[in-house]
Amino acid sequence: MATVDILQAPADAQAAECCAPPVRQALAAEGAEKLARTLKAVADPARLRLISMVAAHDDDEACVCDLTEPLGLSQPTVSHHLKVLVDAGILSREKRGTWAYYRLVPGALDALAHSVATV
Amino acid sequence: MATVDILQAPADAQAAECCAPPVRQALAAEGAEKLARTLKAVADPARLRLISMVAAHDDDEACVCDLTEPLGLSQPTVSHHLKVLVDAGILSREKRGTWAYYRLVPGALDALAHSVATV
DNA sequence: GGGAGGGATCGATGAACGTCGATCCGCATG
DNA sequence: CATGCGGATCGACGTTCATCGATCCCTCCC
Repeated sequence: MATVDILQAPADAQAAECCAPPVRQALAAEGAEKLARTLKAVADPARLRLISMVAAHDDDEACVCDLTEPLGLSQPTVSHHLKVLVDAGILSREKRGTWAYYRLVPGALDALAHSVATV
Repeated sequence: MATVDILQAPADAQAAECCAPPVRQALAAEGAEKLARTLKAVADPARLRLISMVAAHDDDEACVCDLTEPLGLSQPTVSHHLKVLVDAGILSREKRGTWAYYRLVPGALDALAHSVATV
């Protein structure tokens, strides 16, 4: 399930307005847990490279067969990493015929980056 | 050792110019490893809350005694998390007399967020 | 100098994670 | 219908990590 949507409102206190709450509010335990879950999904060399390779691919989508060999990892491992990224809401999966195509969820990385910058 | 400085040049290819390389370059293995190391340091609920609490504290600095109790973790654990963040270049430590004060490294989180957004 | 308190380090323990081989599922083609 | 191939799932194994209690170091103050 996509967890990125939550990232745009890390602290409940500042969910109403856009920016600049009067006093910096410490991150609540619940928000920290959710943000950490998404960051953990990205905090892996193989998964970072997968994200990058999908983004750099033509038409912004790639199938597993394109990703296995340049990564130097086995097909089950790549499939596992992709599943983690999909569950985190970073990538989306679409199966067309024999192949499964992965692409970046628009805005997901930007939302995550914004959450990191405003922790 | 601070690893944040590297984050501003995730892919060696685009280190020379500022923005918009002609074709999106896939993240190299080495860059992915470094970025993942820094992200791993941040991808923990306790450490995210520590960062937030330090940032929200008066004068942007806090000593361990201020952080242990609201976090609900033991003093050695908090000390360990702070060390991880210092080693990652997110926080800086300064010992003044009896107490040790931690503060955010200026721009560290922004650099990390930028690296996430441009993977 | 001796006691007290803030913090860092050490060693152990249990849980989470990355990786793989083997297997299973689904779709396309002869 | 049988075969082949892309991909997901399963089970296992070794490593990493978060956490703690115990201990040690350092600074302050009596």
